[in-house]
Amino acid sequence: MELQKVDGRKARGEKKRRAIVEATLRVIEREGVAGVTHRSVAREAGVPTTAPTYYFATLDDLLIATLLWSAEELCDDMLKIVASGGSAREIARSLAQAVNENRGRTLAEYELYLLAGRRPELKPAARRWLDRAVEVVRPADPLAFRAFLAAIDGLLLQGLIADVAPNEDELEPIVSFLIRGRDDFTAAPKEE
Amino acid sequence: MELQKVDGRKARGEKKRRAIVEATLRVIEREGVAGVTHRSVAREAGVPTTAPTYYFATLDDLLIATLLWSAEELCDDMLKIVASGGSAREIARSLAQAVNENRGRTLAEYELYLLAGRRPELKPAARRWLDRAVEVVRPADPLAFRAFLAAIDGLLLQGLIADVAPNEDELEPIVSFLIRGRDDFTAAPKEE
DNA sequence: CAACTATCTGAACAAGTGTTCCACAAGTTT
DNA sequence: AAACTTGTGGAACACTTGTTCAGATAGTTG
Repeated sequence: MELQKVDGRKARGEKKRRAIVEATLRVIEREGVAGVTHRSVAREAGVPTTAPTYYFATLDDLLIATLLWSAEELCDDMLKIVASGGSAREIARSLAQAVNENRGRTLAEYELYLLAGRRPELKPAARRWLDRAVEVVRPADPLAFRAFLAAIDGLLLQGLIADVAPNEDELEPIVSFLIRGRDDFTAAPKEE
Repeated sequence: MELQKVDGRKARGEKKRRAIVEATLRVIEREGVAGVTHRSVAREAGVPTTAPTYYFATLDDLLIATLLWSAEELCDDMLKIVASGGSAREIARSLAQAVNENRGRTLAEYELYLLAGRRPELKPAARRWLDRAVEVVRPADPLAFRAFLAAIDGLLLQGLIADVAPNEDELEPIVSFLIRGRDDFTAAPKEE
């Protein structure tokens, strides 16, 4: 146990650091990347104005750290959609949830996409869920699967700009159509 | 011709107004919505700093005017993709162009999408091309067509965050897969 | 040419920004 | 307890932002 003695200061610091990142994500969900400033984040996190600067060299670092971190969660969410039990119903339900209850988070994800379009360093994080989906599902027909993944992004995106976000029942038949011939790519599923 | 006498001043004004909007779009393509300021737009358009404020009450108005205007062009681009001759090859070529040569413009479109997600007033403009596509193609199987449209958005978006943007040859088989059973929705095409 | 009007613009301002700096508090080690 | 490291936060800075405004300019009309 001698080596495991942790510095209480660093422990608290790391905790605060995480709190700041989480606050940043909340700001992004609520107001978009544009709303992220040292002050808005500090206010959201309940810390002094200079705290974010202390933990992150620059505002950009904070933004990138937040998006990289959120990408992990988003990856999980997306995999849950892609491999959620498998039935069209369940996939449709997950999609409906993403554009309704989790609207803010879904918007945040596409903020990440867009930023990745302009900042190469974010690209791997943005497309992580795509790579992981292929790894997990191991589709026999990669083409069909890529089309399916593309359609998911499209459905979410279009769901966000609809007058009223689509619900489970509206999405189900479309998903159903997309995974007709589902055996093509779920022939060799694989848990890891 | 008496009534048609135009005020030369107003004419020039309207021209300048358009020039400012076009400059704004260029800024968005290059740096994203975040890069749009009165000053950056003015610099791009080669007009004094206060010109944009003169023509648009607020910066937000300028941004919205630009996105609404660009939506028209984007709508045309998208329709060209959806109804480009019809072969998978041609659709794939249009898609490849969008994520390569026209990368900036495509990014701008998704900036519009994202902003529309947070500003209801932009929603109609953002999904205009979807509505128009349905009008023009008049698909017999709307479900299949909606899936196809969703996949297009997904392919473009994912093309933007790829390490190297996909080319025509990579996209063609995916598109091909998507429009197998194409007769389903192109049964009753319609020029307008 | 003079009166008028619409268009234009440079200077200026208040507000908000990222970031620096420094004194100090808290925790750890010797 | 003394020396140290790490975390903390308020004040202040240089800078950019959106917007205002008074006056200049240019086009139209009598």
